[in-house]
Amino acid sequence: MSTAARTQSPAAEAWSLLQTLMFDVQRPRFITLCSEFDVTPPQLMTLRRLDADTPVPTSEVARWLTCDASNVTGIVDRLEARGLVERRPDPGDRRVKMLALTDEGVALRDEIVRRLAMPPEPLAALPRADQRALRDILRLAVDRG
Amino acid sequence: MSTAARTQSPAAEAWSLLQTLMFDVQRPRFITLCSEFDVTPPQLMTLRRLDADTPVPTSEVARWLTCDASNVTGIVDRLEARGLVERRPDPGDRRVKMLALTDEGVALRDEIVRRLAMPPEPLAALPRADQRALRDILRLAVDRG
DNA sequence: CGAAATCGTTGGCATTGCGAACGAATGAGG
DNA sequence: CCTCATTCGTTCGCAATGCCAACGATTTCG
Repeated sequence: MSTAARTQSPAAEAWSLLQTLMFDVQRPRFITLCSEFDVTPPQLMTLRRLDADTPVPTSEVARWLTCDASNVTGIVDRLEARGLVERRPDPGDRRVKMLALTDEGVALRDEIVRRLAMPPEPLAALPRADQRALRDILRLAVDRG
Repeated sequence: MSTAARTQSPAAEAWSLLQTLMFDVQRPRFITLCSEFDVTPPQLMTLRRLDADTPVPTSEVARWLTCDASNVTGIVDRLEARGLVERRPDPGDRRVKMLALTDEGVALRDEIVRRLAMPPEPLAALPRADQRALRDILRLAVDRG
């Protein structure tokens, strides 16, 4: 625990711990998961949020990835080449390409999401009451943002 | 405990919320912070953990980044070219290069760590009691891992 | 109708990812 | 001591992302 975090608000301390959990614990799991499914991190982030029924424009995926739209072109190219994603025209605007998962893409996404949802050991090892408290507080925080 | 039972636990729900918080809230902040300090994500992850007083071997940084040691060469090359990091010989093993921050590196790291420690809005907006509860539970989890 | 703005793509260039191979150095077994 | 395998950091080649500038195709605004 750093001196800075200890002297600031409890939220700052909690945030520092959260970063430790994500950087030092979750990151190795995430990288391993990517190579297991033979996808790169941005490809996994894209698959994770895409769906078959509600296509989204390319620009929206660029916002998800916090990157330039030009990057999305190559990422989607490779997912499309693997038959996981397809580009559809937007009836309302012929400049726009709408992105959606194929059936195969949905199957892979479901498997990835299932694996991502498995809590890491430090969380799973918490007492049941703490798990519930953690869930309730995080739900409160996420619902506000 | 079976996989099915674990994925229905409060820990699994908390974990899903945690991922939402990190993927949707922290990631844009992290990317923005990198470009603000003119460093790449792996460069920032390296600076964040390095120190001036306790040099670490290159292989240890590779473990931090969950990547091959060959990647660290280029990353440290660029940090060294900016005067933030220096390679020192290991008295005990002449194959090993020990990595440590320069004074300038310490200054930049401190600034980065200070910015990283600022809690995002969803956490800062929580009631004080919830902030403390969150901090205590996370501390318990991290201390076990 | 014409000009400005938007969307996705392409190109060039830098950085990071991996795997294979390499010199230098260390360690183990004879 | 003297091999010989192992380890450490580096280099190389290649794929994949990252940014930026520019571009055709389209849409929107004046």
